[in-house]
Amino acid sequence: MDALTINEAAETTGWSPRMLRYVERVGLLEPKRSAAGYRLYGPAELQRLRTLRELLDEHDIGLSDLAFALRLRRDEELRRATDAWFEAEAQRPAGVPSDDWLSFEQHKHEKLLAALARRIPTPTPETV
Amino acid sequence: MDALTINEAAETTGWSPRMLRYVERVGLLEPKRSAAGYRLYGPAELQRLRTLRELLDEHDIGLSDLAFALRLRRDEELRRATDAWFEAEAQRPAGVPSDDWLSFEQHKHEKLLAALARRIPTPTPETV
DNA sequence: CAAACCTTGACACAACTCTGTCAAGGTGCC
DNA sequence: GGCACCTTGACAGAGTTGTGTCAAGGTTTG
Repeated sequence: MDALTINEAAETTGWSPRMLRYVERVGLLEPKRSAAGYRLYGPAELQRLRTLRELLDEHDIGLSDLAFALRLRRDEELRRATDAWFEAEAQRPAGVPSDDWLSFEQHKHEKLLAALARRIPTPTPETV
Repeated sequence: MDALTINEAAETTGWSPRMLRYVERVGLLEPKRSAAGYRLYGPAELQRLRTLRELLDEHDIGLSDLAFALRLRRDEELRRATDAWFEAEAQRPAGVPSDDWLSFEQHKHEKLLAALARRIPTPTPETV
């Protein structure tokens, strides 16, 4: 059974046991548990933990940033709202009079929603 | 000319002048400047500021979260790296032996890159 | 059964986020 | 020219993130 307990996993990934629990707490990586509740890290989790460290170090980002990115992929409405906000860059077309601003925005939202609807609902890549 | 100075903008958007400067500092909204360096908020900026407050309040997120979302859309490499990490959910297909894990990952990266290349490089929605 | 693990919970502390306020100095306008 | 505004910079304080350490108690196994 190739699954390590938290201290062993810490050893081979460079994270501290404390941080492995923290990474789990912020929702980024939740290992399986033994019957008694021990955390069990498989090869996939170990690889992911190493990659995670690289990701954080190379781009100078924090766990909270990744946690937000996770929220973005999980919460459809949040993603729509933030996308809409960024899309509404302050480059309102010169020809559009101020009064039409709102309807202009509305139109943009419609386009965004249409684009979202076109996406595959959920890939669910079943274990082959 | 419909452009407000920082205190006026604060008045009509509900942000404090201090926070308007902070929002600018984290890169989320940079108003134009007068010749003397005064911040000038146009109608578009004012609307964006109100929408920003809504966005933060309704989803209980912070400016730093939005700042990271901005990094994600600006920094192609960062987006690729985070997407790749999330894509590599710990559901490694059972059939793949451990030794092939790395090449499996590599393959996934290739697919991701191909998907990215297929995208429109930059929408650049020219002023109609 | 005792040693060496594991669990959760808590205290602690540096660094950062968010927000206010105040100081020193430039700008606009009557 | 003076008052009301703007600028940047700094100090400050509450709250969050990231991290260590320690305590009280369950698990595994020689």
